[in-house]
Amino acid sequence: MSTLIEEEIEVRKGPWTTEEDTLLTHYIGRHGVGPWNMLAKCAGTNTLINKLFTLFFMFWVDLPLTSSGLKRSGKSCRLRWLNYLNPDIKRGNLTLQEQQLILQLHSLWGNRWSKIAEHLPGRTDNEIKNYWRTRVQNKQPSSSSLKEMSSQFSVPCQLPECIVPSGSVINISEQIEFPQHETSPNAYAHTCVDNNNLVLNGSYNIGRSGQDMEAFRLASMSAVGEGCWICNEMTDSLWQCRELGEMGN
DNA sequence: AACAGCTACAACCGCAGACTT
DNA sequence: CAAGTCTGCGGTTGTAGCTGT
Repeated sequence: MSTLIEEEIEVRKGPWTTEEDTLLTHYIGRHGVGPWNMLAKCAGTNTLINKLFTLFFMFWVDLPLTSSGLKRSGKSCRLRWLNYLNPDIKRGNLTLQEQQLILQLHSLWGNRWSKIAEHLPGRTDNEIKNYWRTRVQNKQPSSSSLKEMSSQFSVPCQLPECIVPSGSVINISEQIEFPQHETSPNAYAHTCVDNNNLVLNGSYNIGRSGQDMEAFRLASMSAVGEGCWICNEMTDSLWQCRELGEMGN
């Protein structure tokens, strides 16, 4: 037998249920985002006052009083909203332009995912982080000979202006910071700012990590026009080298 | 069909900075 | 000014689904 007061504090973890999503969406629809801890205080605690507060809260958001309520931490609520429930979130795969933009901005700022996400409307920092880790960082050339060979290259390239999918030009002239190499020490992109538009104008130093190779590949795909320092033959040769190296394993 | 390995994604955790008391 | 709280960020983990053997 348990009373309201005797119930243990339980904060749910793991996948969110439809009911929880509904509750959170209702709340935010009415009151806007945050304060996140208010949600946590409304549900999941064990005092009588808080239980009454929970009942009041659920009445307030027009949910049936029989609902079990949210028993999530404020952080969990915030994360769920920002990464999943927010209607502004764009679904589906990243476009080629978005992938190029991520690579360009990552070469500038390193693992500043939230900062990168600011320039990709509808994409979350979590999504970008996952993209980088699963599709860029993990694609490492494993052949030692290839690594040795690839380390010889320092390929200059000029990347086009950063254009976000909506077509507007990014203005980050006031946010330029020099690259942080602690997380991708071999990827360099020198920058210059022209008419407040970001122009990457430097080199990718193709080093010993797969992320650099991937960065190089995508960067070379985006290097178009007269300012391109990379010829297609060179790009193809490098990727043939990589494929050969992988076949050799 | 069964299993193992891989991939993509959702979610949690710890930390740090901002803010409040 | 110190302590406590809140919020946001980046790293990491867990797992469902897919693919190859």
